[in-house]
Amino acid sequence: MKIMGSDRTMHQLSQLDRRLKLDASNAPQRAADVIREAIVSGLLPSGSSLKQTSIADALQCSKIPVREALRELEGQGLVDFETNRGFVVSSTSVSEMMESFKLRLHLEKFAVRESLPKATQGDLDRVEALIDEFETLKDVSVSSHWNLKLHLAFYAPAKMRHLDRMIKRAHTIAHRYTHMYMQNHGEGVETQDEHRKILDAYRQGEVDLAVALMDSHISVASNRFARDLKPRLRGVHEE
Amino acid sequence: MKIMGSDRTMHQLSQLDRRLKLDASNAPQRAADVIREAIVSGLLPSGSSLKQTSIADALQCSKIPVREALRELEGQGLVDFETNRGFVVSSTSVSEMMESFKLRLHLEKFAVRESLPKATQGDLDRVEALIDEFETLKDVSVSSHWNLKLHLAFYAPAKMRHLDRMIKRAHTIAHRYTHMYMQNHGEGVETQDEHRKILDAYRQGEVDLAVALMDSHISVASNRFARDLKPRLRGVHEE
DNA sequence: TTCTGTAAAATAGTATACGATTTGAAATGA
DNA sequence: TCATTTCAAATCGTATACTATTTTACAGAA
Repeated sequence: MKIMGSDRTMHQLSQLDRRLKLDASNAPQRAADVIREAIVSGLLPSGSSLKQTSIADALQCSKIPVREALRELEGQGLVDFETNRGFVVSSTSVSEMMESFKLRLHLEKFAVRESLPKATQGDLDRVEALIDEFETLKDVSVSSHWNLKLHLAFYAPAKMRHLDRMIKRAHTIAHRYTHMYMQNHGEGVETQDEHRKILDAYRQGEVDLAVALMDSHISVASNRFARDLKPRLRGVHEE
Repeated sequence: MKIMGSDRTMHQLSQLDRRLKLDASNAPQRAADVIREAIVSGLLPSGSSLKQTSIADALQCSKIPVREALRELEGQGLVDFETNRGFVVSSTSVSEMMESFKLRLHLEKFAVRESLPKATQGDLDRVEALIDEFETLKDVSVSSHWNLKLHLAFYAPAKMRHLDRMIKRAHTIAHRYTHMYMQNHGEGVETQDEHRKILDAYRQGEVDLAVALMDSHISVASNRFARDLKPRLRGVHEE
């Protein structure tokens, strides 16, 4: 079976573009953001072949910035590329889901260890402000972006840009799966409670406690997603 | 001070291209490989501005594949990009060196834990064959590529493509620094001894031992590099 | 029917060309 | 001298156009 980006899909991509309201002065970055969002949200399901001209038309630009965007997404593991055959949305699988959850957990526990000892009062006040802001904000459609932003704020004192990037990527991959869950169960009420407990551990300088809290914060959610999604993903086409 | 890719440098880039003998049918991939090698080897030092037309001339292609290559390298953290200002080789620093060493260590210890329990007899025979092949081969100019290949062979049973990619990237970043060390001290004699001990631990199913061996295998080398390079990197322009 | 082979259509890849932006250097004024 | 303005050169960003490759559709043979 071949899945192709239909006219309908491309129209929705164009709508998504308008919705995201990104900086128009940077076509490749904008295209990457739109296509990434489309893949993560399931608008472009795994196996979809990404026709450069269709996407270019939808985003009102030429193929060149589209190709650059697709290269970027290839580097993030969201699309596969083959010379002269083009780009295809990478396949989902139970094993990739489990990998992304494990990676996230492992990288973030490491990030807690690296960041906590270096966190200043000011760093932690910034995190707290973010939690407060997050709590008043009720727009669940962006909750996962906020969640990532908050987690990265915890790790910022480590000043490890490569680690940050890896965490970001693990989140993006994982989000392809958590998004499926959300669609069935509605967006979960965000557990700012847990974030505050982790912040407390940071303030007390309790590394092991903070790591343990982050561990359960991430693991509990991951296990819930995994339990629900494993049966749904099995039997689906895997490469 | 501004560093610019001189004609001389571009000529060397062109030579590097010929030396690497990459698949000519894939210009963007080829360009990325050449430029990556040039950055890691120090031919293009940090701060060098990467003029698209110069590189295109050196690699005998147009700007389009060059831009795609540079986007890829941006994703790997080797170049920085700013709209309308182009691409610049990312800066080196003691902190980035330490980060890359820590990341490598942390990711690879995790990879040992994930791969060892799943490794079959066949998997390990393949690793052993690689060690043997590696030992006879005396071409030190490719030793770091071989080393990475061998390490990834250990982790292959885990079948975690994203983890593999992250390890690869951490190696590449780290290699910018280890390469500096090599230039002063000559290429170190590769310690196949340690690889064989790790392989033994894999064969015995001794996870904790394998992790400990991998830890010291990586840490000892990292510490040696760090001790030597820290003084040399300090005072150098950092962003 | 099923299997070719072949021609047409679709798509990928990229060199070229050109407007837009930034940079560098000379000219001017303080 | 030093700062500021101006203009030319360098460079970037990408739409367009063209070639190369792949895919599709179809005709005829087995």
